[in-house]
Amino acid sequence: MQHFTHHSEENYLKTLYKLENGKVKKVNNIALSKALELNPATVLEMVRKMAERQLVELLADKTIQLTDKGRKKALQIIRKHRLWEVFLVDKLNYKWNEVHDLAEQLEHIESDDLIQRLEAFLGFPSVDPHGDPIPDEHGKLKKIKTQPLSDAPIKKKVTVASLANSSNEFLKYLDKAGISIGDKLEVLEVEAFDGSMKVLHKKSSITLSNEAASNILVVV
Amino acid sequence: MQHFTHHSEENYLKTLYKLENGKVKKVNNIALSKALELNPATVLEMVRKMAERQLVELLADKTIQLTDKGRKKALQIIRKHRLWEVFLVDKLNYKWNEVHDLAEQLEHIESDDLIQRLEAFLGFPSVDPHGDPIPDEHGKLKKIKTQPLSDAPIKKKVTVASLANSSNEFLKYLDKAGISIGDKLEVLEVEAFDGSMKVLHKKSSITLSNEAASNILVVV
DNA sequence: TCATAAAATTTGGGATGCCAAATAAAATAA
DNA sequence: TTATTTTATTTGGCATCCCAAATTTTATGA
Ligand SMILES: [Mn+2]
Ligand SMILES: [Mn+2]
Ligand SMILES: [Mn+2]
Ligand SMILES: [Mn+2]
Repeated sequence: MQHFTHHSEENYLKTLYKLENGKVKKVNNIALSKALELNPATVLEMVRKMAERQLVELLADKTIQLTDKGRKKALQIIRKHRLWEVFLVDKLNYKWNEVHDLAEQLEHIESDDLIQRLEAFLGFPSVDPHGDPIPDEHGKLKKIKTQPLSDAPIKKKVTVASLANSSNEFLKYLDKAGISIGDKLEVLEVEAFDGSMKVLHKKSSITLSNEAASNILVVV
Repeated sequence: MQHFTHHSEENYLKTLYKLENGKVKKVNNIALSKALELNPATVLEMVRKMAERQLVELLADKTIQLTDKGRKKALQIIRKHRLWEVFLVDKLNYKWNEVHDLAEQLEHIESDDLIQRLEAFLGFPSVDPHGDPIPDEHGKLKKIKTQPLSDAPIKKKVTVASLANSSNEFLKYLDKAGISIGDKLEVLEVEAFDGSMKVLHKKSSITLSNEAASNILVVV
């Protein structure tokens, strides 16, 4: 009856992947500890075990780096996480800001077959409810070239593709503003003073702070 | 990032519930150990912890008994297990003999809200794919009065309601025979020698051993 | 360079769950 | 009633993850 082994390891892999593909390329023990909200001693111990299992490498300069094997595993977890998020939103009518914690649990269910069937049941979605791409069964991930709305050309129709920040607060903020993935926007005017902008959205003009606009990723 | 605490405890509760409501009412350490496929030392240790948590009682004669609190928890796990089984069969097209191990994992996902939504999504099923009733959110379980097909009246139309044995072997056997939950049967003739019987099923006569017939539970 | 701050590492524990082997107690059979 | 078997319990360990509190190493800035 016992399974769920190395459950924790999966969280390390996923977090490491996200850090490596985020702003900082070099991930040290402190950064990983903070991201995982765990004690550095704990993380160091685990990273060493994962190095033995060939999932990460500990470089000479103390950088913790995913191996190909580790990256592949990380992408499988991310795939599962995002597919479950689609399930929760599309089938169980959760809102996009409510699904993260549940997906954190569901992503650890062990079965490749289950996830293939789930993917088919959901109609092979290409992105999750937050606009993040879903890796295929081989871990291949198609990256969409997006730019922050704050950098978008003026008077050009753009489409909301994903978010630079998926915090609960920001998701709720966007909900209140009525903005969701796939929406069309058009920057009407940028305020030189604070970078805030007037944007055309569903035929009405709304004002977004620079902070908000820089976290909305769009494709032209 | 959760750690599925007391994940194991849930398996103990469920197994204990099933034993208490099975053939033997008195469950001792050996019986529970065998059912869980764990070492008796392990089980004794855990049972003591669960007694501290008021989930079980250790009677003077060494019987291990669920408390009301423990039974309630057990029924919640069973509810989750069975709802996930319905999901797997109805939505992901699994066969009834393929879902058990997956449900063993899914039943531990922690969220009351999720399970309420799943139940609604599935259309409030009353039984799981094996004909076993699904407890309601309060743990109430409506028992269906069934009898083994081997005890059914002759020449009377009966309906397959559930199974006394849900082993993979038996499920596959029934699949081959084309028998599933909800099917109508009629005992045509019982062989006095070995208790085997000729049964009318979907307009054709089939022969079932006494062993098979006694594991098929029907309602008249 | 030298003091200080930050990061890495070591050490000693803790909780949850699990096992094997030894022993004690109870039940059963001869 | 004894001998044998079964069941219960104790003991010492192991694996996985986690923490706090040193201590050591490394980086940084004055
Ligand atoms: Mn998420
Ligand atoms: Mn997401
Ligand atoms: Mn089952
Ligand atoms: Mn079932």
